[in-house]
Amino acid sequence: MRPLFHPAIEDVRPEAILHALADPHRAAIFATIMRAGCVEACSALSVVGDRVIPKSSLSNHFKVLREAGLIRSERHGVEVRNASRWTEVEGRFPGLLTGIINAYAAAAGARERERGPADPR
Amino acid sequence: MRPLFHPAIEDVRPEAILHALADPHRAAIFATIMRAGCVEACSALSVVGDRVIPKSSLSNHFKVLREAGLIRSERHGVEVRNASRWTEVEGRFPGLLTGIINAYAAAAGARERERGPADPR
DNA sequence: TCCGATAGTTCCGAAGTTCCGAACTATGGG
DNA sequence: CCCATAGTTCGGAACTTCGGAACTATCGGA
Repeated sequence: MRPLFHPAIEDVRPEAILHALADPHRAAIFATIMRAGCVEACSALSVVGDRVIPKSSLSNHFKVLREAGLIRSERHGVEVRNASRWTEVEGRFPGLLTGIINAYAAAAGARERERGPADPR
Repeated sequence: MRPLFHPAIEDVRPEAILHALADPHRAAIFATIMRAGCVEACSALSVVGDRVIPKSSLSNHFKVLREAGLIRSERHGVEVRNASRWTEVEGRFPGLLTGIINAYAAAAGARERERGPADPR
């Protein structure tokens, strides 16, 4: 299998990043990769929120994130490990990812607050 | 014609904003509305970059921006005036719009620099 | 070496979205 | 009342996304 394609940081385009993160599933996946010490196998993420994502869709989500320049994926034996390219992207587009991740967090917080603070999600 | 629909600021979802601004045309339109003292008629924007956008597409772009909560449009006689909802959105999702607009500006700057600094675009 | 299990990728059809020309609607002026 | 202007809606072609089934790569064990 050929090595997975990753754009150089100077070829990363804002519209690709916004498009990648405009999907809440992908945004959740990306947030998880970041939080999880920056390495995460694909299969560990097959449940996002309360929804099971089929393998083929997941694979595609990772491809979109990868080609947008947001993550770096490499094969380790039978599994693929994903690291976020946060610092690179932050260096090129300061404040972009922070703003996006915070926005999703704020929206999730607001949703939780209005449907009862005991919601375990 | 019924009044144009605008979401309340607390109903604005980050994915809608990202989706709206993931299109470089729409991002350019939004950036222009902001720079232009926050009011701009639709037709003033029929040329974005070096590309002429058909009326129907433009109308649709405005609708997407409006329903994402990014602009407020109101009829003034025969024309529609558009104001950016920057401060509202900034209050709800701090840093989001700034990060996005800066990212596009950075990308445009880089493109210009590499194809010759005399590029008038 | 061969086999089975595991982890992902590719393929492809159905469903959904976007684009844009043409027809339509609303408003103001003469 | 009619025309011009500014936008919206309609509809079909082109593109994108989703997800099941089939495929591929790698590891561990016999």
